[in-house]
Amino acid sequence: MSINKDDWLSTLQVDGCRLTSARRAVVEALAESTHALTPVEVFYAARSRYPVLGLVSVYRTLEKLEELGLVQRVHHSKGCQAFLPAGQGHQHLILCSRCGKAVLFEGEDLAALFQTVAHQTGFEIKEHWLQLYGLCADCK
Amino acid sequence: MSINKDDWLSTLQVDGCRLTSARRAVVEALAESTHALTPVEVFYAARSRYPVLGLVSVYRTLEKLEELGLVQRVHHSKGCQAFLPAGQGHQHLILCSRCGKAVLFEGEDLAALFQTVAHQTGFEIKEHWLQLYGLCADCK
DNA sequence: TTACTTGCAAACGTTTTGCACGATT
DNA sequence: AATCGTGCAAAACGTTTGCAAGTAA
Repeated sequence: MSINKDDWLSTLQVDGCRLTSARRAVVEALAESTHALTPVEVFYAARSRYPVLGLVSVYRTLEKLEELGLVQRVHHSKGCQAFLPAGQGHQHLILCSRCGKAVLFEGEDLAALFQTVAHQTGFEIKEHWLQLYGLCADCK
Repeated sequence: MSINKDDWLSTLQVDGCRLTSARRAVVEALAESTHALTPVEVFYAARSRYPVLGLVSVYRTLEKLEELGLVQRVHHSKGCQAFLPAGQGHQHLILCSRCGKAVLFEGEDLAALFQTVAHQTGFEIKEHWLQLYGLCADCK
């Protein structure tokens, strides 16, 4: 379940990116986190490893990581600016409303639901997005 | 399925709000829309009815309408700033990726899924959020 | 050596706040 | 008449862009 930062770094490299201190710091901060982090939170976390880091590099690295499917956005009621390491394959998120801990779970087969909805609405369904909220084992 | 703007206005009134031209214009613009609208889009739509309207009133009215559960935020990959009339009871959204049309569908029973996930993750599930994307009947 | 990447500063778009005037009740 | 709500202007915020200097390959 844990993220291997070296995998991220080599994915970046394969994509033609150079491995810089700024990128390493951002990747490490994100890959270690069990909570969704906003750009500014990533900035502070990464800055403790690499104090010269600028916020702009955080934005640019996040953009690249999202493009490569290594991080995903987490949606909250008020905004969608937080990022989390993305899982492999089709996974969904469950978030603790109290401590913010995020856990991925395997994408269940929702095909039956989709078929019903497609029939009901006339839509051809392409994508779906499911997030659960609750209390984690430690918080309940 | 259509929204009755008078219901919205009386809900506002019951909540202690005054019925002003600004609020009427915002409510009408939103209640008529089949697409999710950003604050600025609401502003332009409502301004055609009430040209003196200020953008600030749109923000303040949206905030109140969201608080009263009359509108809901729509989440897209890049942000969550668009609003749509909220449905009654437990409903989910399906959005057309091409024209943006939004349709609500009845919340299916996802209890079985939740139980599996709860068991798997140790979470106590409180809320869930499901949005589908695809092509509507007209666009496909 | 070359091209990519960086941090800084400034620009930008969105959302919020302070305030005096105006409107609703 | 008493509040509540408004529009304006300005501030605050998060994010993006232009650029010269620095760094990885």
